[in-house]
Amino acid sequence: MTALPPDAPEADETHAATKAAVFAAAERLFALHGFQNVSVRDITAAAGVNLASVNYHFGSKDNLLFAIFRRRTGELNRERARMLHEANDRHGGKPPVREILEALFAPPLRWADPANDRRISVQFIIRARSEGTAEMREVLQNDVSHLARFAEALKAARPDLPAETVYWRLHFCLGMAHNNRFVEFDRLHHLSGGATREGDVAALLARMLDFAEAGFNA
Amino acid sequence: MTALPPDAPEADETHAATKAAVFAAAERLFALHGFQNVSVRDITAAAGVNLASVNYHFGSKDNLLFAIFRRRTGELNRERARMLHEANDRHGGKPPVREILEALFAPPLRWADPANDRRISVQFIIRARSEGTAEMREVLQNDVSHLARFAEALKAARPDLPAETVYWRLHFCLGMAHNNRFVEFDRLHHLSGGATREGDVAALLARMLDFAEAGFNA
DNA sequence: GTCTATAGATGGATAGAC
DNA sequence: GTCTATCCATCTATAGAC
Repeated sequence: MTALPPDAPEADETHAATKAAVFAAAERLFALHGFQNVSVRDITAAAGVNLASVNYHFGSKDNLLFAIFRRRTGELNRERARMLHEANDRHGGKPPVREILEALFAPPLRWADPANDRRISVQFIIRARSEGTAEMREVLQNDVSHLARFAEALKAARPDLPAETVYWRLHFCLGMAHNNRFVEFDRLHHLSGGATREGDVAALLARMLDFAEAGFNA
Repeated sequence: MTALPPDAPEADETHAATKAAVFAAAERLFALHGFQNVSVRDITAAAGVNLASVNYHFGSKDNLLFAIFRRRTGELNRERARMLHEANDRHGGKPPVREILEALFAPPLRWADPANDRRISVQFIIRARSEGTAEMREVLQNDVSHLARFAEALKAARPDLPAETVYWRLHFCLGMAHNNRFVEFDRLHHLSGGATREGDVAALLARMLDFAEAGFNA
């Protein structure tokens, strides 16, 4: 078998145990320490592979970050879209605000469950949003189609609200979702004297929905 | 006059036009491009001073970041504390939820006004929250006294709510506030087809308060 | 205080053996 | 495909002239 070109589709992972190890180590280190604070040497050392692996399998460090970003955001957006679709089905195409917001909040929270091995992926995505490369920011900028479906659903659920108001409130909800980083959880835990338990994601989801639903229906 | 040691108090700025230029250029570049993406060379070039200025006036690049961070967060926290104090005075020590949240939201929004030259400082602070050094994260972690006053005020305004609920809802409000980055505004502007105008900070404050007050009173 | 020159360290990428 | 050795760019920090 010939060598895999750097831009081979991810499906072709015949001999790519190394590639997977690099992917996993990079995602974890990026999520924990930030993109610029992790070197290719850190990644290959953590993955137990040689230094050249990153460039062989991904072309460059930037490409590696972008590959992780694309896969994880794709998975997250699909999961959100599926939940929104299911909510549509349950309510004849006009689900209530709370179920729309649940489709927005639940997937990243489920991933963030301490028992879920995707826990680190949420942290990666959130970090990538603010520290990503220009290439990634452009993707985020242009790919609003995923959010547009949520905006449409919310406008349909609240036709009495001006569209501008719906957009702003969606923005507030996204702010709530993006603030669920380890660092912020720890700070809250410290502030509350240990009263807040981040491990219970089901309870956190309910809290977020209570807050956001009331805010949306103001 | 002798040379200013790197850790001289900021008050002593007799000959420190250079120091101020470095400070301003660094804050702007950090806010726009992120800490790790800006080199000392970028800063000194933008400030029109020589390369050694950063180390002479601030000791190191890390110290420079920390100095900016400390000053701006100090200013912001003082402004928030002052507004909370005024709300207390207006209501005999028990202000309603909306006025407490206004003390939390209004200062960074006022700064973010396009007509305000502090506009860049808000972006710097928000960025520093997620990209800061370990030293800064420790400060954020330990200095929750500023937030504790808001938590106490909110608990007093809503004694019927469990304290845990108040802390989580404060966390949600902070998420709303921290999401007000240029990048997110642009994305929202794109999503809404231009319907959202970020320039009108008074209107945005009202929108945030409507949403958060309703969420808090759920 | 300001500047140039450079030390010293690190990082991304690649050549070439196997 | 994997690995080592290394090139080369870039960065922070500092020494030392003025």
